Amino acid sequence: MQLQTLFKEIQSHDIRLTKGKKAVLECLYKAKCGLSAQEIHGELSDSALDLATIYRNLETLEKLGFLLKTEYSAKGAKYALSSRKHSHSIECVECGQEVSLGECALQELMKTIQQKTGFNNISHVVKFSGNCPQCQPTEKTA
Amino acid sequence: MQLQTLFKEIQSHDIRLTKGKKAVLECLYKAKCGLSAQEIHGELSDSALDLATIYRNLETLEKLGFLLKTEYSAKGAKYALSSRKHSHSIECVECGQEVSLGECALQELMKTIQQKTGFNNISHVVKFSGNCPQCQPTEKTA
DNA sequence: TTCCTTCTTGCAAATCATTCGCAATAATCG
DNA sequence: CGATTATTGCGAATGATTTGCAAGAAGGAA
Repeated sequence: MQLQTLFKEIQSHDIRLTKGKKAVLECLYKAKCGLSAQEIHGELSDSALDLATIYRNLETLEKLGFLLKTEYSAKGAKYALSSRKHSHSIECVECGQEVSLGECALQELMKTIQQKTGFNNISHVVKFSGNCPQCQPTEKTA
Repeated sequence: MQLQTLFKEIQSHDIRLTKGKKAVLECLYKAKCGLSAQEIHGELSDSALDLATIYRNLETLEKLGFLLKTEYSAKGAKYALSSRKHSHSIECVECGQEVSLGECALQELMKTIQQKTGFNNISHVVKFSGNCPQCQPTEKTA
């Protein structure tokens, strides 16, 4: 989906299409993966959007369904455009490197949960972590 | 697994089996679901274990593999005994009620990730949320 | 058991992400 | 263009989690 299309859809709701929302959406649009509020703030160093404003916009856009909170990391919650396939990542507990896991593999599970619980508008936030190939502890054979 | 067995296993590592670790483990042993540091602190009101100590013990026990961080909630990260099947829950974004989803359905996915990425000792933290049956917004048919 | 060494604890202060209050600003609509 | 009301920036407040440090308790040695 094009950025302009997103902008138009937003205006059809009763909220204003502000510089702040445009900046946040544009930033996530360009991003290859989920971004945290801090990371977005960093990307936007030029437009100098206040961090609190970014948080507020993320919340608004998430409630309207334009964004998805995809995972927690050391740097906080990450968001991604919901109009796009998202992915999760796995982080090494030793060296901190993050590896993307490709397209989210939880869609089936989400449907099952919806059917079983009766909840709707279900979203999921997932965080995987472990030892990456370079940081695996030598087996202590007791 | 029995609590005493857990205690013995801990002593086989090079850490001390203290009142604090016993209390945290016992608390999680009795619990039916994951508990946050705050919740454990509440349960232990009698033994008056300091919150900082609980956090430190949770971290230690997690690193040793006795505990699993299972999910984030409004009250913070939740932990459960790793020697036991754990579950995740879904929380209503409106009323806040939490519903358990039963035994964790991510085991297969974990194996796949391990094979694909080469990471090991993988753990996952999952949070589902949505609108519970009582809090579903009426469809605004445009 | 007693002593020693080292891991743990309690307490208070420090972090960090995120949220809030409020006055100044800017979208949108007529 | 001018009024109305959502939005922003800024600073302060929260709340979970962490950290520094001195006092206290495990576990081993004597």
